[in-house]
Amino acid sequence: MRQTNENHLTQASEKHADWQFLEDYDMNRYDRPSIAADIAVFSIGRKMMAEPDYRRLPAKSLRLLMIRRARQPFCGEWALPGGFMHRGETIQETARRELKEETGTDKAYMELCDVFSDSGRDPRGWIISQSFLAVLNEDDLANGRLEASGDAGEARWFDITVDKTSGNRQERANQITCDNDYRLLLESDSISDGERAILLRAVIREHIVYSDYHEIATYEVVDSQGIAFDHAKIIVSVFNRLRQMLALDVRIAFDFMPACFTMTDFQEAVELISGQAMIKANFRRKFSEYVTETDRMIQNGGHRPAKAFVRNLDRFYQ
Amino acid sequence: MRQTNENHLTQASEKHADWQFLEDYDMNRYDRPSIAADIAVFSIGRKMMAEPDYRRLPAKSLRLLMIRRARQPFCGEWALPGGFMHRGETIQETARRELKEETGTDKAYMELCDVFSDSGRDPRGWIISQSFLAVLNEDDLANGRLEASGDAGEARWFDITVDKTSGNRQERANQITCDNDYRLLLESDSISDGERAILLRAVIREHIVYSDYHEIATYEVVDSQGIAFDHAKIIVSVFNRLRQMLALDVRIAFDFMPACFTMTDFQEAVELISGQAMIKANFRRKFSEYVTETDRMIQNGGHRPAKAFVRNLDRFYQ
DNA sequence: ACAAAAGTGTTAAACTTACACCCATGC
DNA sequence: GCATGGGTGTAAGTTTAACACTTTTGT
Repeated sequence: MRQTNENHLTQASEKHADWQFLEDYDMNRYDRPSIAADIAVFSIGRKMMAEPDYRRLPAKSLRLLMIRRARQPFCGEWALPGGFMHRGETIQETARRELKEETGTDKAYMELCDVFSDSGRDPRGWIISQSFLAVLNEDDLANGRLEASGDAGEARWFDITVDKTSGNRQERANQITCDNDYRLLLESDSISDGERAILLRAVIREHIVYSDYHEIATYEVVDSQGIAFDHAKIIVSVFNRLRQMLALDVRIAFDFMPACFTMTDFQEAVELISGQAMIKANFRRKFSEYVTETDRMIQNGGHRPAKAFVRNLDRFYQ
Repeated sequence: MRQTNENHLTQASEKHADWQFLEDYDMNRYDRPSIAADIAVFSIGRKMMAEPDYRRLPAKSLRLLMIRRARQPFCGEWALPGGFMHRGETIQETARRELKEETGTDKAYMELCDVFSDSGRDPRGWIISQSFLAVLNEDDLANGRLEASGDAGEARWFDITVDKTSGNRQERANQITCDNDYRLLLESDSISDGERAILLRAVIREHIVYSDYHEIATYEVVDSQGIAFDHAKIIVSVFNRLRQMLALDVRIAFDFMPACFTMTDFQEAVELISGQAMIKANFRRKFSEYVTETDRMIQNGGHRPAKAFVRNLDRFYQ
């Protein structure tokens, strides 16, 4: 007992010269769960055009990284990148290690979002998932091995679409209930090398109870086609978080951008994430404080070249 | 092996008729942590005035609930309410169960904030803490057994103050570093029954690294007097979250309010949480949409009685 | 020439901010 | 009367939102 704990001594515990208390607490008396980090990695990708136009800019899309499972359970289905927490690392370190393993880079914005701990969410046993949001920009994407090695391997980018398909609201004495259905669509065209297109879909129900002046939201997987575990639910949850973050602070949009970009690039990123179009003149005025003009120009096709901008770091730190 | 897993079968796993895959994954092969929920419970309390004035309204303060530890480690020091996750419950259910055990009520706004998983954060072994923010309002506080039983027991409210004492910023090639020191003060006057006042203090350092266009913030306990484990760090982290939430959406302030309140009550709540004073006329205009006037009046002292307001639930659900 | 994108100007409406002022109450 | 909080009005400044217009490029 005493020995098993001794290898975990730290500065925090040095003040407890008397180790008697350890006998009060037997770590093995209780059942313990496994902890996993599941990461929703987003990026913005260019879409291939069926009929290329020398004038037109390539269309872009918001993409999510998924991994095809090579073993049971859910063998052959697609899951979020992730893995189990090891002793001696924090859950954030777990997430970064897994991201590096799957993408070849760990230079990404990354943030813990939520915890999924329903019993029965994983058929292998008691496994708790800590969900992360990660954002890869074009530069880091190119340096990673994902884009480089074009192998028809396990990892693949999917265009993501989340639509609210229905919402109804019920009022009863002092209690308001709200059910919202979201349709999640993941599409991988993969025109290259004759790979076939893949379409994953799911329906997630958001159940909000508002009573006694506080609200509780829960998510439920109504239908999941080709998406492993409860990951469809995690995806929608992290995606909603991303949208919410953007609405409160544009800075998250810069994590999708390379070091050097045009204002149109930047506006497209914000529009793709938020799902809302903005008026160009207003957009530039509103966010001009976040960027610095350079003397470089970026030529994109049969039209006027655009000024290149970089982040204005002074504005990023208040 | 097969048997041990069979009791965790769920609807999600029914589609896997073939249980062979379980042999690939042995849950006991890996070391697993214990999971705890630690809850920062906030409320607003009235302060006793030394020299009562028939005119003046009682001063108020933002308070945090702490529990005195009755056993090692950190015996006698103060810790956040909380406890270990049991099998079969979600971490949210753990938090609500613990809240009910400590306060007698589970009617509280409650939200998961962050995860603290540094190895060595708990001398008992590998223990991960999921931190929660909880808010109790005056009505639910009165119904709970905390306020009712005035026993000099384990639980106690502390006035909380968090100040930024210093901040410095360094710029080097493509990397900006920022260190902020926060001083946390927890004061319990407890004029009643001749209990003695208690003062807990801590210094927390926030370390922000901003490089390659994304920022990483880490917290460190520099000094902790009377506060158990790394809870000083958790308190500052949840407190910052509460402030941030309020800045983005006032609705969190309503979770501090009873069903019926005056606009001055409400403004005081917002000011206590944000730490910033507002001009009365502007405050009322800005937040009038969230409240509904009633025909009741609230008489508070030697001055004009105030209109009583209730929440405008229509506005709460967009 | 012309289509596509780059970039700027003008205006009304909405919201924020600061300040000034009057009202009702208990002692 | 008077201190204290309750409650409203007004005007300047800022931000948002919609729309119209000019510029530059490759074919």
